[in-house]
Amino acid sequence: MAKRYWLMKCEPSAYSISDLARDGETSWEGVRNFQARNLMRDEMSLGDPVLFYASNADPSGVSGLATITRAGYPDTFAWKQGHKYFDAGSTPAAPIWFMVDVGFVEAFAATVPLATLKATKGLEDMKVVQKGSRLSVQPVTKQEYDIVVRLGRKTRKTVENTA
DNA sequence: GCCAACGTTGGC
DNA sequence: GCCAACGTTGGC
Repeated sequence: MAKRYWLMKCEPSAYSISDLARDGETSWEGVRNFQARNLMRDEMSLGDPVLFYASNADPSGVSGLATITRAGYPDTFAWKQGHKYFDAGSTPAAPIWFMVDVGFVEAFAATVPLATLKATKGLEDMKVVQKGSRLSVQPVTKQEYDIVVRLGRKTRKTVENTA
C-alpha cells in the first residue's frame, strides 16, 4: 500500500513533541470522533509519516515529526471503567473506538505556527488552515508534508544561526 | 477566558 | 429525518 501522510493534533498540556521525544513511542488513544476513528482504523499504515501538531499552544502549529509504529487497533482505554476515555458502548468483542501507536522522528527547534501555514503557498488546501476545522487526525498530501518539513527545518537553522 | 464553529444527541 | 440543544474543540 502506498505511503500516506498525516497530521495529528494534540494539546501540549496533554502530550507534546518533547514528551514523545522522551518516550520514543506512545499510543494515541482517546480519539472520539468518527471521521478520525475511520482514518486511524482503516487508512493509517505502519511507517506513514506524521506532522505532529500542537493545538491550544503558544503558538499553535506543527512542532515536529512522527511516524506510525502500529496501525489501527481497538482503543483499550474505552473499556476501562472510570477512565476518562471509558465508553460503555465499546467492548472488546465489538470495539467502537480505535487508536494507533506513534513513534518519535524529529522535534523542530521552533513550532511552525498556524499563521505561517496559512501564509505559505501550497498549503491553502490543508484542513488545519481552514476555519473551523476541528478534525484531530487529518490526511495531508506528500507535497504539503514536504513543505511543512522544509519550514520546520528552516526554523531550526535560523535558531542555530542566531544562537 | 471568550466564543465561534462544529459533531452528536435526542425530542418530535 | 429535521433541527434545537448541548458539549467540545481550538484559535485568539
